[in-house]
Formats: sequence, C-alpha cells, structure tokens
Amino acid sequence: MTVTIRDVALAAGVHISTVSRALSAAHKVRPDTRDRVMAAVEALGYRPNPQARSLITGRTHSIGLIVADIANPFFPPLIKAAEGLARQRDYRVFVADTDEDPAIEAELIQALAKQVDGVLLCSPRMTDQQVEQFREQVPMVLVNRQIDGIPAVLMDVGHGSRLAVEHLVGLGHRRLALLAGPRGSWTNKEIRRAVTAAARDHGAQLTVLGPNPPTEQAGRDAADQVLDAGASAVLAYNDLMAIGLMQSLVSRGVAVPAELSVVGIDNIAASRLTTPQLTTVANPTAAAGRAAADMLLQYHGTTRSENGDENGTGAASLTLHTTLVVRESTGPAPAHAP
Amino acid sequence: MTVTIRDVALAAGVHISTVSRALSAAHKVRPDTRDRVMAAVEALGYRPNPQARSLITGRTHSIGLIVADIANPFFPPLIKAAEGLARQRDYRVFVADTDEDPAIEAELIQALAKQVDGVLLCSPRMTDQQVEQFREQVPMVLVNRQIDGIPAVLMDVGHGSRLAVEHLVGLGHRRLALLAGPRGSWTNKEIRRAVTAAARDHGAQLTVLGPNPPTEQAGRDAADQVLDAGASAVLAYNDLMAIGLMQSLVSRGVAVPAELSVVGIDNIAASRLTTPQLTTVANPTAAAGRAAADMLLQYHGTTRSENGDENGTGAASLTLHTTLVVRESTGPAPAHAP
DNA sequence: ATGAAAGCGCTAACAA
DNA sequence: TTGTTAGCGCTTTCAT
Repeated sequence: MTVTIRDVALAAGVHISTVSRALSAAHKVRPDTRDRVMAAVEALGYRPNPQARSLITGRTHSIGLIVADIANPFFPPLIKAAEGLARQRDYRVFVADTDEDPAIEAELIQALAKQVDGVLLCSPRMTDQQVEQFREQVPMVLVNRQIDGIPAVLMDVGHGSRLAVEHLVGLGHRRLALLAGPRGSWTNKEIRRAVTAAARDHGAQLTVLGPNPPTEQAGRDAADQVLDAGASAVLAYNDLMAIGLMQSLVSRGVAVPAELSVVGIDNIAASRLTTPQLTTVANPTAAAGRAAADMLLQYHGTTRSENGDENGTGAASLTLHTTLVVRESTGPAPAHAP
Repeated sequence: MTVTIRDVALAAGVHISTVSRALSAAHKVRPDTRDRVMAAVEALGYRPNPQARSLITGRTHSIGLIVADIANPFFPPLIKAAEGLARQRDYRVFVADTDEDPAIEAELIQALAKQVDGVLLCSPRMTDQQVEQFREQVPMVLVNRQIDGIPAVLMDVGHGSRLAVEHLVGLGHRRLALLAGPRGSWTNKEIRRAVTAAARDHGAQLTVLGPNPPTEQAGRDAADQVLDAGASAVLAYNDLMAIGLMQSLVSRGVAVPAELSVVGIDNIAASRLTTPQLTTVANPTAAAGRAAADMLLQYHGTTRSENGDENGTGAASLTLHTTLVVRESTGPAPAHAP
C-alpha cells in the first residue's frame, strides 16, 4: 500500500540505487535516466520515507523547540519566528511545553534528543549542570539563559530593567518593589541583579517579592504584599503578572498610576489593551526566535563540526536589545505613600 | 559514540533480540536476565533509537498538530491541551503553523504525513477535496471543520452566534453588522449562516462585511465600513478583530457600547482586559484540543482499524458547546443611529 | 553511469 | 526462555 523506492525502481526499469541518486545527487545520473525516474516518482506518488533516510544519514531534518509554557503570550511570536526560519531551510519543528517544570523539561529534551538534529531550549528552568549534560547529547542553542560554552540568544533585560528603574526614579519614586519571577529563571536573576544595582545607584529603596510563578494569577495574588511593602512603584517579572496585579489593585480601589506605578516586562500584545496601558520593557521575541533557529541550523548545517574549530565555533552568543516603552501605568510618585 | 542495542547485548551477555524483548515485552524474559539487561542499559545510558524502531513497527509515537497561526491567542490553549494529553499517552507532538495559507497547509501536512501516526488539523483553510485526499494518507482528526466521514471536534459556534444576535435584539438593536473572517474557514461559514438566520428570525437587518483576515489589524481597518453600514451592533469573527475594531472606534470618538455595541467570538484571555470588557462567545478550546488528541490516539491506538468496523469507528464527531459571555461592550441600542 | 551488496538500529517471526 | 534470521526503506561504498 505504501509506495517505496523499490516500486519506483521497478517502474523506471532501474536499480534502487539509481533512484536514490536521481533524487539526492541528480548530477550523478544521466539526464534521460533521471527523467524516467522522475516520471515514475510522479506516476506512483512516491515520497521518500524520512525515517529510513535519517536512520542511515543520521540527520532528521527537524529541530526541537522547548518552551516553559506555550500559553504564555511571550512564547508564540518566538516559536512562530523560529518555525518560519526552519521552514525556509526545509526543517521541521517539534514544539514541546514543560509547564514550567524542570523535571518535565529534562524528560522532554531526553526524548527529543534522538529525534532531532538540534534543540532550541527557551528559558530553561533546569540547573546549569543538567543543561550541560544534555548539551553533550544533542546540539543546542539556549534562549534566555547564559551558560559558558553553549551558544545562546540573550535579551539584555537587565539593561531594560535599569531603564525602567531610572524612569521611575525620574518620576520621583524612592520606594520600589520588584515582583520576582520563577526560581530557575536566568531572566529573573538578571532582572533582580540589575534592579538591585540601579536602585542602589539612585538611592532608592527596594523590596523584592517572590519567587512567583510567571502568571496573571500570581500577579493578582501579590497585590497585598505589594501594598504592604509601602512602595510607590512596582516592576513585575513579566506583563502577565503586571496585568494581574493591576486588576487586583483596581478592585482594591488603588489608582494606577496615581497611587502606584506599575511596569511590566515583555511587551506582549495584551499590554496595550489594559487601562491604563502598561508601561513595559519590550523584548524582541520574534527576532530572538529567528536568530536562535538560525544559529542552531547554521551550527549543525556544517555537517557536524567543521571550520577547523570544534569547540569554539558554535559557542557564540548573541545579545538582543530591549527598550523601555513608556505608556500610561507609570506616573509621578504621590506626595504621600498610599 | 552512540550506544546501540548491540552494545547492551554485549555488556549483558545476551543476544540483541533478548535486549529488545526485555525492553518492550518484559514478561517474555526471565526476571534475572531482564535485570542484567536493565543493568547494562543503565550502565551504558542506552536509549533506543525511535527512528529505527518506527521503521519496523510503522508507528512513530508522535502526532502532527497543524494550526493556522500559533500567534493567534485562540490556538495556544488548544495546543497545550492536546500536547498534555499526548504526553500522558507517551506521544510527541509536532506543531506547525500555516500562516493562514492553504498552500503551506498542504505542504506541511504532506511533509508530516510520513513522520507521524496521525494529524490534528485545526481550522484548515484547504478545500474539502484537498483535506479528503490527505485523509487517505494519514489518520486525521479535524478541529473546527466538518467533512463527511472524517472524525472531528466541532464547536457549535453557530449556536453561540445566535445567542449573540438574540442578546443584541433583546437590547433593541435592529441593524446588525457581521465582520466576517477568512474565506476558507468553516467557522466563518457557520457564523454567517447562523447570524443570517437569526437576524431574519428576529426581523433584524444584517450587513455582512468581509471576508477579512482574522487579525486585530483587520478589525482596525474595518471601522469605517462598520460605521458606513449604519449598524448599531457588530459581531466579529473573533475577539482579535473585535478588539481592533474597538480601538479604531475609540480613536474616532465612537462610544462603545453607548453608540455601537461590539461582540467578539472565542473569549481569549485579552477579551477581559479591554475597556469596555468584551462581550463574547466563549469557545472551549482547551477541551477541544484534549478531545481531538484523544480521538486521534484512540482511533489509531487500536493498532490500525479493528473493532470490526473499518469505516465507521473513527468517523464520529464531537460537538462542544459555546456560551455567550455578556460583559461591557454591549448595551441598549441608541435611540438614533450614530 | 549504473548495479550489487552491505548495513543504519531495531523488531518480529521462527527455531532451538 | 533464548538465539537465529530476515528484513523495515533507504544511502553509500565498491565494482562493473
């Protein structure tokens, strides 16, 4: 029922190896033979079995893309961009979702390792050691995680966070709160580090709240802590949390930004939809997805480590810039604490 | 460098077929032999090569999931749910994005057909004939598309749309507009059919605007047409368009719902974020994703058509209910047209 | 330029 | 219960 290379060979009156050549190394076959083969291919509707092919070539023409949560609006643009680039290069993409769970993450990458030519690991929650271990099993490009010797696409969210703090300080805020993100997140550490430093530099007081799951619900739940902290401005780990926080604030009768300024991170589409519109640090997620896929395919595209540089070549990192998008959720510090 | 079944056999002092059995049909091997094999597996870190396995078994343990646009917030919850169920059954998921393009859709399904045990085709834009053709090449479950003889998970968006119309009529609206979606969409046809019928039943006048791409931008662009149509209420193909439309309306100084009522479809997370909050028809996307994956795996899980019913078994359809979520974007019809 | 033969890593009859 | 033998569908030497 399924048509194989043998059927084509039979129909074209040649040996299967000739069919194989006609399909991959066209120039190694006489034009007229090639034509006969192609005609048979057409007539029978033959499509090579990629499994069989990859069993012998060792390449699957597909890559894995692992994200913490596909329903988090941060990821879809990244995924889409990575897929688009992969498609251009005739690669398939396996997308998997770890539910923010390091154990599932490990399990998935393990399972994927054998089936793909490389893995794009986005915002991993595993430890560095775990990541390094998997990196030995499969070519890998990291997104939003920095580990020595592993190629990565980073977003300088630390810089963006500093801009946010300076924006806030410029508006007169002296007591800040940081609504931190999940534990294993490199981005979270970067933000925390940058915000702490920036607050110190500008003589502002900082309360760090967390860790928290990176969800709207966590943002809602944190409202009381934020209020208790006595801050006049909050920076949240991401827009989702900032949006949830604003909802709780509204329902408690706290005016944003009059009584409390709120800043998010990511610049997801929804951040323009809230009232007030969210001030946020914009992450170039699509560019990151594209760049990461490009890195992975380029790196693997050179038929397994060439360029006379086995260790260095693939290990370059790319850092993309973030920017502060000032909208309506930030304003001058109130004269008195709320 | 890569450890194969042969290495394990050698280390355990048994034949490779024994290793194979110990791994798949554990009970067909003596306990102590099995232990030795497993010890060797552990020691060597052996993982079976899924490509080789599937070459012989004909099953890949993965399914394809094709969506029109992964960045459309309608899809991620569906994808996530489908992936969750697949994971439970130890299946991998290939997610692909067609960019709303029927040609890419065909190309993708073609490429995927050989690499997966089945395909979940969500909101396809291809013609029925094309879909039917692919259905012969690979087990398939449709989401949001009804074609005779192909199992599907449907959402009764027609019912939901009727509810929306009745809600609007109940508020005194007599001139309605429908902001239609993309051409190939079954959902779009359903909505159009239901809205047309409901408007007729209630003696309301209806203007249909479209087809349009299912995007926020298309919603923004349609504001003038909507206004020109002289309607006092609009139903949009999806929330994204409704949200875009509301933005344009606001910028033109048209009050929602005072001068114009707006209803969306989908109930994406962002629909609660707008001001006014969007009245919308809620689609159970997560349930649909889960159900579709379940159908596909069950259907294929019976080791290729059993149950004494080769044609009928897999062809059942499941219809999920939609509900109307009344929020703030709909209100009484104004006394005079705007 | 083409055919013959070997084998990628594994499973599944069949023997023993 | 275990080993032997054939392949799954394809690519890739090696001859011819």
